[in-house]
Amino acid sequence: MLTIQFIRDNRDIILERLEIKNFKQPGLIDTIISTDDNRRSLQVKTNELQAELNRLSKEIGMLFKKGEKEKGNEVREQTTGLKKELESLEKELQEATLKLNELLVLVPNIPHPSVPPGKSEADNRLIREGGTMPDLHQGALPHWDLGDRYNLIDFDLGVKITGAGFPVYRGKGAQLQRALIAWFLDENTTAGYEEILPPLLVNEASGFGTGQLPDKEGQMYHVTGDNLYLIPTAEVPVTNIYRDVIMKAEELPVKNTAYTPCFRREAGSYGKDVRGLNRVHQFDKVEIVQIQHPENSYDALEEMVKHVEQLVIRLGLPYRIVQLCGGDLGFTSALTYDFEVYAAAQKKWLEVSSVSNFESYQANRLKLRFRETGEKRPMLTHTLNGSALALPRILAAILENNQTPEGIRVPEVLHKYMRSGSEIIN
RNA sequence: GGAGAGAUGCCGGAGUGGUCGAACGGGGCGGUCUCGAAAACCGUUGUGCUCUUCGGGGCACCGAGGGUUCGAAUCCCUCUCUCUCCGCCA
Repeated sequence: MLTIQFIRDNRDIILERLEIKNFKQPGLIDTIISTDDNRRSLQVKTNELQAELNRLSKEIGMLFKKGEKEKGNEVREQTTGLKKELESLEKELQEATLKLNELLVLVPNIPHPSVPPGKSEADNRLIREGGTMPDLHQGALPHWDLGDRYNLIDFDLGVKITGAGFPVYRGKGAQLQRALIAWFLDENTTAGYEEILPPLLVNEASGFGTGQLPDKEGQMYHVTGDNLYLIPTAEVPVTNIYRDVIMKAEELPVKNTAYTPCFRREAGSYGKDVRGLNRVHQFDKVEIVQIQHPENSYDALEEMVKHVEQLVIRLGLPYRIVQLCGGDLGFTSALTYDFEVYAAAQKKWLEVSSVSNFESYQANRLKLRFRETGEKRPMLTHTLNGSALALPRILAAILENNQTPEGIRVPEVLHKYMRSGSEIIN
């Protein structure tokens, strides 16, 4: 969330910038400011009263120590009225603070100046594209049929043991999956990211820290018995490592990568795009996360984009990078680049990575700060993350694009992770 | 799952009703000494909110939330977590 100080200092700019995100609620911003005004005046009154009460209490202590009981009791009587007053003030203050926080989380992050206006993905800006479109043979199949034919992915079995959207990978399909994970992790590590293997279940505080709670609660699987949530992305446990942390400036940047399965309920998203691996409830993803000095976060974003681009290129997939327009940009993001790869049999662009700079929006929620050497006050860091990469759609594109009448060619970079003889799936 | 112990600052650890934001030790930072370093010595060392004449002042925070009290790190209640032993278990 944005800091209250920032909102107070930049009311007009924020309103103007948020229009890009199609967010037009001047009323909300003004309510926030007046709520804060109220909170502040209550704070002052409460503090004054507390100071007075503290003073009297000390006096009572002294008087009793000196043996002046009567005088002590006299002063004690003065406190009763003050206490009552203080009690109601404290309650008001608490309510105002609570209300302020509820309102603050309703304000989205302000978009970067480069974000194009727009309502939907149709207005996203194409940054660049690469790779070559495959020329498929007659009778080429979409990946769900290929998965079936070569016994790689069994969707029906997943329905049997869990439900729709929980595919079972088997044989060379499972191997390919494992190869992709290993290769992504190795590449990310080579690029300087520390590998993390985090828990797949997180508590409420972590859900709140990265913004899934309270607003996107319905998107996560909730383990009610222990009040834990299955992670929708590794971003949640990994970023929460740094919740309530104050780092030294020289410890920045932090670069982490993590493979995890991801669990998403995807409530309400049924339709034509959900076929096969295009949208599932459980999938594997390798994530990259950076915690950066504010001055360097946009350089880091570019670096992350280049890194992800290399992965896609080396897998030999046709791809394009788009910058999300205001309307498509996530609530917490300032700038997001999406990577899409082309799945040639179903003739569709599939989103496989989303690389974002959250600036200090997420850090403020997390209370993730750093201190410049010699500085007294800690400052919020910037946080960034991206997929590098999400597996199912990559797998779908590989299967579809690399199919030949003789079988499916496994990209060369994955060969060393496959059992020998598995370079071609037939 | 059963029994017990505990949760204090960057770390260790004291503190069981009043001047305790917190002894002492370690670490960090600054300084003296030194060609430099070590040692020794001196100083300093949390976060948030808030007011400010920008010197500084006030308030809150000792796992979390309530309560008792003029006054709570300290007493009471609830919750969470950690550790030890037993049981179970990959």
